[in-house]
Amino acid sequence: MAQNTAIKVNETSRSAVGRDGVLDIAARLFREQGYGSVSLRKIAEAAGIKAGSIYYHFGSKDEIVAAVLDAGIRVVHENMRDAVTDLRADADGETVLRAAIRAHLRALIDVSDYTSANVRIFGQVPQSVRDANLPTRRAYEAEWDSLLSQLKKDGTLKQDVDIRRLRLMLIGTLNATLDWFDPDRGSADALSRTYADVFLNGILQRQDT
Amino acid sequence: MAQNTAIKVNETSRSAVGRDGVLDIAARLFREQGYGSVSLRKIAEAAGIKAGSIYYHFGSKDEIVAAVLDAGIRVVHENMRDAVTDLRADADGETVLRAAIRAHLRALIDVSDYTSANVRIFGQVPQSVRDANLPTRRAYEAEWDSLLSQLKKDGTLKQDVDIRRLRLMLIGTLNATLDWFDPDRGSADALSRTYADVFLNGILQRQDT
DNA sequence: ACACCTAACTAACGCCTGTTAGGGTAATAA
DNA sequence: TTATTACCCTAACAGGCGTTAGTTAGGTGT
Repeated sequence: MAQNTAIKVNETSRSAVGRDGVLDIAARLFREQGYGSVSLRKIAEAAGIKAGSIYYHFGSKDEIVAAVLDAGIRVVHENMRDAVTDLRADADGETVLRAAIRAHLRALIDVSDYTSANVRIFGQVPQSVRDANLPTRRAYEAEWDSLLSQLKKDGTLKQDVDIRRLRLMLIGTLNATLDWFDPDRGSADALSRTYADVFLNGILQRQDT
Repeated sequence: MAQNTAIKVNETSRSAVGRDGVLDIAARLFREQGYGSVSLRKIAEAAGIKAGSIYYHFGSKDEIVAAVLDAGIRVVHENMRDAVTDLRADADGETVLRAAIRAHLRALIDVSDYTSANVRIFGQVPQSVRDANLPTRRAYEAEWDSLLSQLKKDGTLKQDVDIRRLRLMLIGTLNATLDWFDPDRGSADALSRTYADVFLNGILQRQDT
C-alpha cells in the first residue's frame, strides 16, 4: 500500500502536512508565482492533499495569505533586530547600519519564503488583507525609524536627512533586489556590502583625499 | 482619404474608443489594480463597450498586456534619453546623472500610466509575455549602462563601481517608489533630488571640510 | 469496546474567466 | 445606389475559481 510515506513522519499521523505544512507550501508558491496565479487547488496539490481539505486548517484563502504576510514581516523584523542587538555595545553607527541592511537582505534572499512572498505579493492581495497586515508592517517600520533616528542624533548621519524618506528608500531598494537577484552572480552578503557602500558614501568620485 | 476619415470618426462617431482608447484604459486599470484582478470585462466596461468587442482590436488578453508593457518601457526610455540629450553639451557628469534620475522618476509618477503599469505588473504576467517584453527592456538597460559607463570613464564616478549592479540598484530604487509615493507629501522632482543626493554623496556625516 | 478527535476525502454549488461565432449598423468609397 | 469597411453587440462555450456539506479513516483516551 502507500505506507512508504507513512514511515517518514512517525510523530504525527501518517502523512499529515498540517497547518504549518500548508502554510510553508503556500508561502513558497506565492513567492514563486504571485498571488493571483496560485489557487487553493495548486496549494493542495503541492501539499499532497485535496483542495477542500485546506478548509480544515483555514477559513478562507484570504486567511492563508494573511498568515503568510504577517509571518513574512515578523521574520525580517526579528532578523533585523537580532542582528543589531547582537553587536557589541560599543559598535559605531556605521557598523550598526551595515548590520541592519545585511539582515534585511538576508531575510529576503536566504532565510525566508515568507518574507520574500510578502514583498512580492503585498501589492496584489485584496485591500482587506493588506489592511490586516499594516500593524505588523508599521512595527517593523518603527524599528527602522528608531534606528535611523538614533544614528542621526549621534552624528553618524547627516543632519538634513528625512528619516521617513530614507527608510522608504532603503527598504524599497533592498526589496527591489528580489526582481533580479541571481545567487549564481554573487552572494547576498556581498550585495549588501555594495548597498551599504553606496548609501553611506555615495558613488561620486571625491576631489578631497 | 485616411486623414479626414480619422478626424470624422473622432468627432462624429457615437462612441468609438478604438484600439488606442482600449489600451489607455487597460494601462490605467493594470496600474491601479494589478494584472490578475483586471478582466477583459472590466476593461470593456471602463471603455464603454462589451467584452467580446475587444477582440476586434486585440487577439488576446496577452496581446493587450504585451502592448502596455512595451509602450511603458518606450515612454520611459524616450523621456530619459531626451532629458540627457537636451542638456548643454558641456554639462558635467553629475548634472547628467541627476537629469536621468529625474526623467525616470517623472515618467513613472507624472507622465505615463503605461510606465507605472509596466513596473507594477511585470512580475505578474505570464512568462511568455515577460519574454516578449525583454528586448525593449534590454534596450533601455543598455541606455543606462552606456550613460553610467561614460560617467565612470570621465571620472565622475568612483572607479570601483560595478555598472550593472549600480544600474539595477538605481532603477530598482526608483521603481520601488511606486509602492508608497503620495503626491500630497511632495513632488516627484523634489524626491528625485533626494534620491540623487543620497546616491551621489551618501548619507554619512563626513569628517572632512 | 467505546466514543472522540484529527485530518483528510468526495462531490457539488454558483460565479467569473478568456474566448469564439455570427449578426448588426453607421459612415465612407465607387 | 451599392459595396465595403470599421466598430460594436449578443450569446454562448469550456474551464477554473473559492467555498460548502457531508463522509470516512486512523489515533487517542477511558
